[in-house]
Amino acid sequence: MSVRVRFAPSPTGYLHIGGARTALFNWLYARHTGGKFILRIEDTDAARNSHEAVKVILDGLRWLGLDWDEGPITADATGPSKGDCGPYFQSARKENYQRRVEALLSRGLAYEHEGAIKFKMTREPILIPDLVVGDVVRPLTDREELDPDWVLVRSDGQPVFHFVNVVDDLDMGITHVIRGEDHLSNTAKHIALFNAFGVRPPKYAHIPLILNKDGSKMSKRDTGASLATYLEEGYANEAVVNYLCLLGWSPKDNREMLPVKDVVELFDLPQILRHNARFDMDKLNWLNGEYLRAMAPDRFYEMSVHALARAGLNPDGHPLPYVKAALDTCRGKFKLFSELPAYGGFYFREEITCDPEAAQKCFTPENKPRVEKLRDAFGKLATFDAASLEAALKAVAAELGVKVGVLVHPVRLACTGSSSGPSLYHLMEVLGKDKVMQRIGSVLTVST
RNA sequence: GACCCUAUGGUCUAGCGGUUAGGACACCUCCCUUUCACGGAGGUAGCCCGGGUUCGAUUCCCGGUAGGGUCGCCA
Repeated sequence: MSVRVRFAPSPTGYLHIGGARTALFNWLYARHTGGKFILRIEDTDAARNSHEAVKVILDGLRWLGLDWDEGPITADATGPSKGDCGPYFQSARKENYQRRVEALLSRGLAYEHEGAIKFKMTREPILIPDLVVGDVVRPLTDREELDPDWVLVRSDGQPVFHFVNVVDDLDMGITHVIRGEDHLSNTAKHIALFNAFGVRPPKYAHIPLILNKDGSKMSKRDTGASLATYLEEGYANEAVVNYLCLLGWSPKDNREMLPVKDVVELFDLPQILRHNARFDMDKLNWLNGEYLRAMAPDRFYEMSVHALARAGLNPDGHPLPYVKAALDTCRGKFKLFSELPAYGGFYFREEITCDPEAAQKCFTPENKPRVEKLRDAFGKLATFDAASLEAALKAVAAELGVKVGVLVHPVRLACTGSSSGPSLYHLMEVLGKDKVMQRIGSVLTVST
């Protein structure tokens, strides 16, 4: 039987990083086995159902590159979809639930209670065979002993999650349920329901959860919990995917950076780790830096420009060759695009504000004449390129009998406003003679 | 309270009945260097605890502890 897996998020308005990984693992398994990856929107709760909230999910999955074989095409619950098992919004599947309730009712497996419909739950412990965790026996808890039956349909007519989830998986022919371990205990309910419908339950694979760095549960408000953060802050999507793959799964060959197509090839359920993983932003950032370094130039420019614009700078107001040359000097020097405005923003600003502390160290009465001398030397340069600038600076340093750093630091600060940045000689070449002379000049006139 | 899952450096992990317990991030030192980053060399740091089984347990079993999860007319 061909594999059919699904990702069934509830449109809450954001896509949790853990949910994103669940989607990824489902997708990886589908692609590994040649099966189908289905997207189903669990919008039973009307309060959580909004076009915008669904869009967040679709955008997130698309950004990660997790294409679905069946499911909605747009965020509109009544809009078009692909696949033969639709609708793919629970809000549009009411008849199915109704039909299933009646089937249980007519066979005495469910009953009405105070206006709600409850399921006659098995009293016996239930065996949950799990591809990740192994066989799990789940007896009733003490509270459940008091009343093992549970609500299928609320008194207001709304079916509950555990019920619709099972009915949809059944109607959609889902073969493997890959989901967060938080559902492991509840799986007993689901298996009992499948049994009541007289069908074999799907295979289960409960994957460990993603925790905060401190080991606490990662919830909505925690840093990095929302996938949208990475999208907005200009992470490379393949870095995020790569990092997520490494959380609870390993290629076992010490590779850290590996393309998703390799993961598709190697991925399988039994090798998923059984313990929760903590989210390590440092490692994600490192990986992002690696991908950023390997990124095709045009994409690098595009993402850089986006990051600069987001920080209020206007790179598009400069000639394209200038922008590209400027960005080339920044390439490989930072891990996150969000660092770029601080790193290379001086290329696109008219006014440079120097760090006061650094300025005090650099623009001393002793240094000023030296910098002035250097400026004069720069002024006489016929060609204002990195090699000439370097030669000129070194010549002046030699003449003054000082180390190059004595000149480099003040000039860097004057040109960029910062004590760290791209290669000084290259940066000055890109900036051009006018701006360099002007920026050096302006720090010389300011008293310190 | 009951039940379920889990346990290798700070973090992600590889591994195994006998290994100098491997890699990566982070951190520290040094080198390279105009700064930063990269790169190179080195370093600190780990098998949760207690019982078994065994000639021998990090590895297998049991217990404890700790962390996580579930027990809703939330999803």
